[in-house]
Amino acid sequence: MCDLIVKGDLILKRAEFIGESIDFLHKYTMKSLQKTAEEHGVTIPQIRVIGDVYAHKTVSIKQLSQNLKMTQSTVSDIVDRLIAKKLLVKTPNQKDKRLVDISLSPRLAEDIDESIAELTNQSLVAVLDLLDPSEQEAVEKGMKLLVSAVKEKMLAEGMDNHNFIDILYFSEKDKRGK
Amino acid sequence: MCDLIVKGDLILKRAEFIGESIDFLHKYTMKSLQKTAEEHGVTIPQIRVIGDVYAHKTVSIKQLSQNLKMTQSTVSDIVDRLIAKKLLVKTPNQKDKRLVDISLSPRLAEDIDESIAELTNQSLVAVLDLLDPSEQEAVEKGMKLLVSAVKEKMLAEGMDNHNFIDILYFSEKDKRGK
DNA sequence: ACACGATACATCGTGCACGATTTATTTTAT
DNA sequence: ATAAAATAAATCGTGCACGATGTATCGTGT
Repeated sequence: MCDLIVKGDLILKRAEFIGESIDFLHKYTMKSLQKTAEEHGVTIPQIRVIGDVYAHKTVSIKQLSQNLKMTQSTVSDIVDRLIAKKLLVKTPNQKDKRLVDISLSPRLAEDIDESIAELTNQSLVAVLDLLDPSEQEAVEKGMKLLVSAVKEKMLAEGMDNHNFIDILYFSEKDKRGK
Repeated sequence: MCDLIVKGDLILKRAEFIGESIDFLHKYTMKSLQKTAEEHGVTIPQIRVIGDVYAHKTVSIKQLSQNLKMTQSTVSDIVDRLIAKKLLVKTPNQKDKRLVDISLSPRLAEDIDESIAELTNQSLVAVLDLLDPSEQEAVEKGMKLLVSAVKEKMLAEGMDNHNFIDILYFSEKDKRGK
């Protein structure tokens, strides 16, 4: 009402902006990848799964869910659809019959295009290219700060972070003991 | 393999890190809000809708979809569920019979808790509080850079941004002319 | 007055995403 | 060796999210 603004208000505005930004960036990356993906007749999550199977040659549902940070049920669903599309095959593991070995279908293993496996952040590369190095560093620095603050809070409030928080720990140069 | 790293590789690493960060932050904000939300027996998108209805007293589906950056069908679904929960009511607009007036149900309008409408980025405020002002600024700066780069790219490739890109234009101090 | 395009909303189909539960198998503790 | 705990997948139910399509209603142009 008057132009005396409390300190809390600034933080609130910042939080709002950052919240919207996260949402915006998330939607953008999804939408952007989606176009590339659907040229191949698949979706983004499907490409991510394929990429991980490709990288590991053979994986279990559990491993996929850890690598891609999705629940097992989600992964299970996606894998099913990819099998229906004849892009993946599922064979029971001999060592441990609870496990299931997921691998590329012979057909896909041939013309894997190499690109399909790694186009995951194709669009973000192009975006970063629009910024000069110092700006890119500013972006990265901001992200790191925010992410580490979020992780701190998650730990503080004991947020169940089973296979969730452990993602970005490598990005820092220092990876000294937990 | 050797430690001579091409420039492109750095950008690629950055893109990967930023991509994962966006995903991480998105999941975190979702998860974090969800806890607060489900204490009230609703979901995050539902709270967002309620918040917007509360703020505008009466809105159409179209308006909601613009404010919340969701498609009309998504909003329509959510509103339906909220009506089923007796939290919203729907009355046909008299001026224009194509429109539908969405408003809070009398019951909800009473104990609207005031908090429920504005807890949207509650958790991010707490996160920012863990950073000192200069760090917060760094985060904000990084976000702004990234967001504006993304917007630039979207415009460049004529990405259909009907009610999608216009979001974060206000965050800057300059808001001159539409 | 009437046809035509635009608009607002609802509906349908698909896929993602998660939690909860179930089933089969392995591991462990006794 | 057997019961009990633990683990890996699958399955079910719910909700979000979107595009495509259908259905009224409104506005215009002629």
